[in-house]
Amino acid sequence: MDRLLQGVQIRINEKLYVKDPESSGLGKKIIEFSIQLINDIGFESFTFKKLGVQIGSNESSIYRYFENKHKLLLYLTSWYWGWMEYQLVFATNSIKNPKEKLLKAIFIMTKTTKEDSDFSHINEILLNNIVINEYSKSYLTKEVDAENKEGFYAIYKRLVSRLAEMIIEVDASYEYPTSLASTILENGLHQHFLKEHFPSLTDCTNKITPTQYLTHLVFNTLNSTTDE
Amino acid sequence: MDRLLQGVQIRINEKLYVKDPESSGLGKKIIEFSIQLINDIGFESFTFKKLGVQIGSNESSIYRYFENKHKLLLYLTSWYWGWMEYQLVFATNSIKNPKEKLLKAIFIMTKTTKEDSDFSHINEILLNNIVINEYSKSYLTKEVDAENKEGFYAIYKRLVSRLAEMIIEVDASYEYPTSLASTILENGLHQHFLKEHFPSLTDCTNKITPTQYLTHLVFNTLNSTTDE
DNA sequence: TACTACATGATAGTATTACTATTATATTTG
DNA sequence: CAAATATAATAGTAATACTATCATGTAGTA
Repeated sequence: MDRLLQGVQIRINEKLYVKDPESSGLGKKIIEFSIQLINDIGFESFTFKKLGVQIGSNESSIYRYFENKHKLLLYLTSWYWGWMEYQLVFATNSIKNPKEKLLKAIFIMTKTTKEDSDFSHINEILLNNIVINEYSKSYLTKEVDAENKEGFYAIYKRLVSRLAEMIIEVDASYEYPTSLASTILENGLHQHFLKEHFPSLTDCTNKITPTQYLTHLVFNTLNSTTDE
Repeated sequence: MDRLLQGVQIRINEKLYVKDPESSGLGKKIIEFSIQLINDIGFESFTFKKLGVQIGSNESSIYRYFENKHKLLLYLTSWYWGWMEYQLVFATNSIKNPKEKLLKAIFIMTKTTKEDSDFSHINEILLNNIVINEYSKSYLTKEVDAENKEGFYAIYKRLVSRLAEMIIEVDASYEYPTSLASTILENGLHQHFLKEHFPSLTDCTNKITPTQYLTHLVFNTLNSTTDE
């Protein structure tokens, strides 16, 4: 990625914030330190008061940027998926061969984030961790349908749809391209979680990555001759 | 299942409760109505106070059974997985053919619960819903490693391991049996959730079940000739 | 019948959370 | 420099997630 992203900004649904955090120093600080704090203590224990202490700012000031911590989580995870989408499009755009393209896509969507460079105030490694540990909580709520209507999950949905298209390019006869796409994204996160906390529930280790598992799964499923 | 389960009791880790809810009328009421209430208002909004109102009992009495609502959720989901394990073992025990056995196992683990009959005070249909919507929250916490050590996820882990063994029986050369087993369980729940709230993210509908999708996925992956 | 054990209920109290509202003080901009 | 705007400080509220204490009811025993 390097310096390529200069000038690139990830566009987030405006209803997720009261005031755009990208528009001020305090806003950027809120993003930067909320990532650190959520990563440190977990989303349940995270409060705006604690965040205020961390950044030497008042709780009430944070409320001027985000209505509540749920919206902040949606903001952060939307940003993450937007960043993923950018990487996906950028890296696969020039690839003509459908299999190669899908292979690359799976790699990008399921790899561990190792570098933190592109956006000064966002630590992508920590954010990747947050998505693994907290993303489900953003939609496993009673408000999910209303929030879905507001477009809060739009980026993620676009990502799944892009992936599904690539799957179809490889095998137009495959009956479950969308489910498979959502499985890649969701189970990718899950295998990373298992690797960390339930090693007995996964074959993924430091040597065997979720990427390898899911790549194998996808390519053995597509264009397969077996029918059962 | 019918009357077969009479006398069968699902054994739950004793550290999950202060006093065994199966040991008294109030305890059973707590289980029965907590399932209803969590299903109605969601785990976040659920409190012991509200539950107390529902069952005409005092908040403090509920605390004599469960330390907090997190432990109660672990109790309920452990019960669910124990019940699944019972069904799995019962239904697959007599099947000799490995493929047939795995087929049956996937069916049992990923189907929608439609009947509520076996345990008078536990509504299995609602509990299935709770597991779909809330199970992740029971392990996506900062305490997961400590609680895992306490054995709070033992039943689920045993289930995954049973499934993995069945996968190996079908294809001993397959490299990711445990990951695939955990994918069946976890993504099974997820596809049910998507079907309900994000139909554009899945191919599953009222006609096409998560069972069909996952069965297809598993059997096309195992004993596949492709290698990529 | 009376005694005791134990389960449950009622009440009170605490620290924290998740805010809202108001007022004061900086800082930026025209 | 004044006005507008951003941020900080303070206070307050209802709800949450408990803990502690004491009262009451009930079931079994002597």
